[in-house]
Amino acid sequence: MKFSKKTEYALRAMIDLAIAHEVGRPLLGLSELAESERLPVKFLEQILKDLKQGGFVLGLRGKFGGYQLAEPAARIPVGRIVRHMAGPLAPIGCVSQTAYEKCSCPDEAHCGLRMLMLDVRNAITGILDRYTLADVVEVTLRKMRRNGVSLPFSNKSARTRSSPQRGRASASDTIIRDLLTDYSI
Amino acid sequence: MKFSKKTEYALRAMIDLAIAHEVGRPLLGLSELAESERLPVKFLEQILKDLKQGGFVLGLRGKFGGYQLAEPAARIPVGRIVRHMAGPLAPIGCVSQTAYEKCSCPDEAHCGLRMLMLDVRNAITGILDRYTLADVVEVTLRKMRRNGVSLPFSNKSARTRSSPQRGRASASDTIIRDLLTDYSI
DNA sequence: CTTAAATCCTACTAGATTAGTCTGGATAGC
DNA sequence: GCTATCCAGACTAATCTAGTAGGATTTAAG
Repeated sequence: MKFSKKTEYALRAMIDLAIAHEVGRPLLGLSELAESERLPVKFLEQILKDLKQGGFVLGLRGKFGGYQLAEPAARIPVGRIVRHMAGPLAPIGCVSQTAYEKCSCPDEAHCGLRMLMLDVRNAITGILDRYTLADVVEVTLRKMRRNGVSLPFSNKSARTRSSPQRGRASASDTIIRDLLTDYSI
Repeated sequence: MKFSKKTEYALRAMIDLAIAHEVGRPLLGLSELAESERLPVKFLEQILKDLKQGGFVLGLRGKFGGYQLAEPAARIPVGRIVRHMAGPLAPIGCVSQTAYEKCSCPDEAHCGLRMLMLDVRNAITGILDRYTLADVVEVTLRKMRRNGVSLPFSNKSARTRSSPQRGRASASDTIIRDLLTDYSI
């Protein structure tokens, strides 16, 4: 049930881009991103290309180029990224809502495995489709501030060509607030 | 996030064995099992071997041989089977309780992805570690009876060498009752 | 003792996926 | 024109996937 590294790195990159945007740096260079997450540069480049083709990020070429989110973080549920990188979230094909596949069992209506796995699927999508990048960023930044950790992407020499768009759209989706507040990590 | 066919087939085989046991047929032949679930016989054989090595089933050789559960179904949580066949349930290594792996990110304590995936992991294990084969069987049989479907493995010519052990241990773990009762499949 | 029915065991395979690396081209700023 | 950056594709070694094939061994029955 583990994600591939590609999927994991894609998520980390997207979260980083969202954090950077929130902190006033909408554009991040590939090497900056790779360094921040400590990922192999060329592999990450491949992943960013994939994310670009999926419409998740925009790439700006040339000197002082980089990547930025193609949409506001609040409109990107994590599940959308996962589905793009890893395919359907359901553990078996016959419980997938977005990519149903008939299974070989003789009677789907009375299949115990199916009933159980439908539960699992719903648990997974209930989290990944509800929480957006903005939610993840909010929780992360709050925790960092509370613990006095210096925020990433803040005091580095801000590069030019940053679209001036700032100020988040008033936390529309804050179900997460009570859930993720106090994880003891 | 999909299971491999091997994992899926293993689960279906285990559930079938548990149902058969509940219905008075503790021992199932490989071909019988394969036919019931409509799986490739030789592939299933490999899987049963794997399950045997994991201590989940016992194999009886020779004529009228077959496979049976090595433990009572109520003592086999589904998650144990999945972990044996597919490895850890956690979507990323750094949130696995049973197979933790340090990740390359600079600060695990303030990693938004980690917090989110811990949620996912807990949702998955909360289901798969709580529900046993016996729970799955109970739900399946109840639904079959309610819908007037004929039970599998019932009126076939019972083969010899069946351990006479019958009568289940009074449904110890029935949290599932309210959850899985009325899925509209 | 022989045979049939079954599990047990090992090896093999074609194709896909994984986790990357390498090389070069296009573009934008100075 | 130089340089930093993204863009695009090919390449690879290792592993995984979903099986298939063939024979050895064990047991029940005639």
